[in-house]
Amino acid sequence: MPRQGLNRQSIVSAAIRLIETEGLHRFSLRELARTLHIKTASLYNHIGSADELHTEIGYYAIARMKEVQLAAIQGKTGDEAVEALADAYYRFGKERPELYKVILSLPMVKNDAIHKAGFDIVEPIMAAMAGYHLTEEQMMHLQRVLRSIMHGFLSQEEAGCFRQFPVEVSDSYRMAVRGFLLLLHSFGNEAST
Amino acid sequence: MPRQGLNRQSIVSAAIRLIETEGLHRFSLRELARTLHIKTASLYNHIGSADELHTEIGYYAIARMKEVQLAAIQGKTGDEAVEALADAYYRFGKERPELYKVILSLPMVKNDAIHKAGFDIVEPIMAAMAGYHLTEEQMMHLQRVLRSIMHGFLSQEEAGCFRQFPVEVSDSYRMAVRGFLLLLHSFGNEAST
DNA sequence: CCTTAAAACTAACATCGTTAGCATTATATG
DNA sequence: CATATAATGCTAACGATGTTAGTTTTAAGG
Repeated sequence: MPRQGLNRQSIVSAAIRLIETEGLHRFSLRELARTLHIKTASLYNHIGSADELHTEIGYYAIARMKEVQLAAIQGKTGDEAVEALADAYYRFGKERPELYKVILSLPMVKNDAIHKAGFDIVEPIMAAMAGYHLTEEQMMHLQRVLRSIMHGFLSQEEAGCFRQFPVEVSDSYRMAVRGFLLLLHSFGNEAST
Repeated sequence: MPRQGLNRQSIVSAAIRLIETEGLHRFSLRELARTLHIKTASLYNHIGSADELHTEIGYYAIARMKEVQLAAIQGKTGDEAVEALADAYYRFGKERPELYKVILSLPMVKNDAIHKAGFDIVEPIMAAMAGYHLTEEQMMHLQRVLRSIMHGFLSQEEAGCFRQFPVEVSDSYRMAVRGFLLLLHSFGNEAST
């Protein structure tokens, strides 16, 4: 009741903090309101819906992801860049798992805005592949391939699918990335580093 | 009240039917009960919980998946087998998307039973790679790689991540599989078909 | 100071899964 | 065939979820 300086941004921030500490699965508007010493309904003065909040958090997550990836490939080209990118992607997923889950749970179809955010994920990948002289079309395909590998790997590991066998998970990942590099090299031009 | 011949199996079947027609996202015990002309609470005479039902449906889905994959690689070896497997995986995901989502949403960690079911996913993959003379350890890694590619691709496409660019999705998938084959070949021994 | 708009509140709703307790139906047993 | 018993259905209720409507309170501006 004493009224604090709440706004949309501070609520999004609080939500992110809550998700990263308590886990996405136990996040709810109730919990969020509780941490803000507010009743649940009061949240609706600042956000339109839980879905909208979710999307907003997704934007944040994608932005952080993009940041990390761009920093990773900074000054690198060719295989080195691709490996650094894949590494950064993996580390982000491991270091901020809950935030990564938010990205995964983002329905890319809905808004145009969210569709546009998808390009933020693509951009660093395209940049990493810039060294190889590929056609536009090849890059579009290859970007999908690399994303599939990285995302697929992380989400399966997260789901616990990789505990069946006692071999090092990071080795498997490196192998996956090596496969992608082989594919990249198979397109002729510029073998790189 | 007149009491029909309901049992655990028939309820699981009805749930699967409902999920495949209406979509997983709008499935609920209420809806399920409605289609069975029963009150929601009555379901608990046959199932332990919604989670248990979910798991049960997961078993079914994995079994169908395995079936399809084994049939696909039947009589094939080497690259041909791997390609057939990847193709079957993709088609299953497209033809029974809701059932595939059930597999994805299965928390592989929980039960031992569900952990065991994970091997049903691995088995056809191992079988497809049998032609290449790989060590046990290599197969464990490579199985993870292929699963990452297939699952990652399907789930990103499902999420709408691939609509950014106007290039054929199936071409991207074939390219991804080709990358995996290159990786496979890089382990020396037996180039196959 | 007093009006007004923003931000909090209370109360209610529908939906979700779930449990407890009661009624009924089918089945098996004497 | 009758009756005890277990299986299956029902109703009623809970707490949690997101959400809306209507009301009060706080802060800011004229």
